[in-house]
Amino acid sequence: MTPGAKNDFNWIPLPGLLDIASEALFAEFRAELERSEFGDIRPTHGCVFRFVQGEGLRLTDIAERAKLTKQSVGEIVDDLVERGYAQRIPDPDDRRAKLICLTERGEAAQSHGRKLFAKVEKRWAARYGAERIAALRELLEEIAAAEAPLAVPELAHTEPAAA
Amino acid sequence: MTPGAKNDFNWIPLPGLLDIASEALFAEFRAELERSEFGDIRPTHGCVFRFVQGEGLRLTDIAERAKLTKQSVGEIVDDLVERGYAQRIPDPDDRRAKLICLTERGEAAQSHGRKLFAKVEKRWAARYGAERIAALRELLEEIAAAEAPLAVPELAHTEPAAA
DNA sequence: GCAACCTTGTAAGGCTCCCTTACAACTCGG
DNA sequence: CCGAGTTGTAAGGGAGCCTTACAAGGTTGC
Repeated sequence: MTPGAKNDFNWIPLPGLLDIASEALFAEFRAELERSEFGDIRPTHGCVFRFVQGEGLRLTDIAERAKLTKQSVGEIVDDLVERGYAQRIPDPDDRRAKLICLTERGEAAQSHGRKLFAKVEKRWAARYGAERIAALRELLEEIAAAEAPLAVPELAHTEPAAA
Repeated sequence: MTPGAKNDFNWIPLPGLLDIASEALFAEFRAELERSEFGDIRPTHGCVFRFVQGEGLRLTDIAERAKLTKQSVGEIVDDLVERGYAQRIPDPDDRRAKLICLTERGEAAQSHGRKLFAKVEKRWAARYGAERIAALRELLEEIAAAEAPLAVPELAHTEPAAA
């Protein structure tokens, strides 16, 4: 193995490596989720569970943060409403809009999912080294803040409203 | 921000962070690839460019390493053949099988793609710290070897046949 | 040497997820 | 109150992948 061998066939592009890790990690998550009482939740539904919280969010906002069209998110929300995880509440401030928020069952699923993600991450910390996984997370959080700020709840406040 | 706040909404699951990084990185790659003379290559075609080399590979082998069905890979190869990037050569050892290998143009594209991936990775090394990106790669290579050995060329020698 | 069985690749059809185009209801600045 | 923009919906399509089914060629046991 010569040094700096970018043409070496054992060199795998970084996005490929990131995907392999993501898929392996996500597969562990999914396997456990499917065995739970929330087994009917599919990966697509994630865009709602990731961003919706408390009072609820408009379709437009979810779509923007998830980088999907409103129509796509609309279908996903329809599905989630049918399954009893989400609901649409008329926005009191704008009669066109509806606030999408979680039902009690939806919040239970969201909480369960987050705990599961944390659990799998801990498992990987034990497997590959707690410090290395911590450093991985730290770097990735920095990258996410720089490359996709809208996907980071903390940074998604486009409106300069104070309070 | 309380310590160990897994229920904090600013905590993003690790697979999500990995996906954000992968997509951002891959987007830079794609943007440059599309402007090149190989602009008609789509992400799906990657499963062929990633694994095919020299003498060629059977459809079955590509499918297994890419974790896709033979039919899916078959369609992708059809497309690549039409575009002049790949070709099917009858396997001399097995009249059922065909070895899928790259044309000259296909090899040029593969080489160009690999250089482009390396270039984008260097850009990120400058942006986020060369040592951190190196550590990231090291960890991810270890994870890939453990979680998806078939996707790692070096480890994909399933058959114990000696040289 | 041949029958039963296992590969290799192909064919046909379907599903999921997401997109584009088009629109009706509503809000808002002038 | 009227044009312009925004919010969500409807309808149709396409990319990418899967399942079922099969024909042609190999392999194994007896």
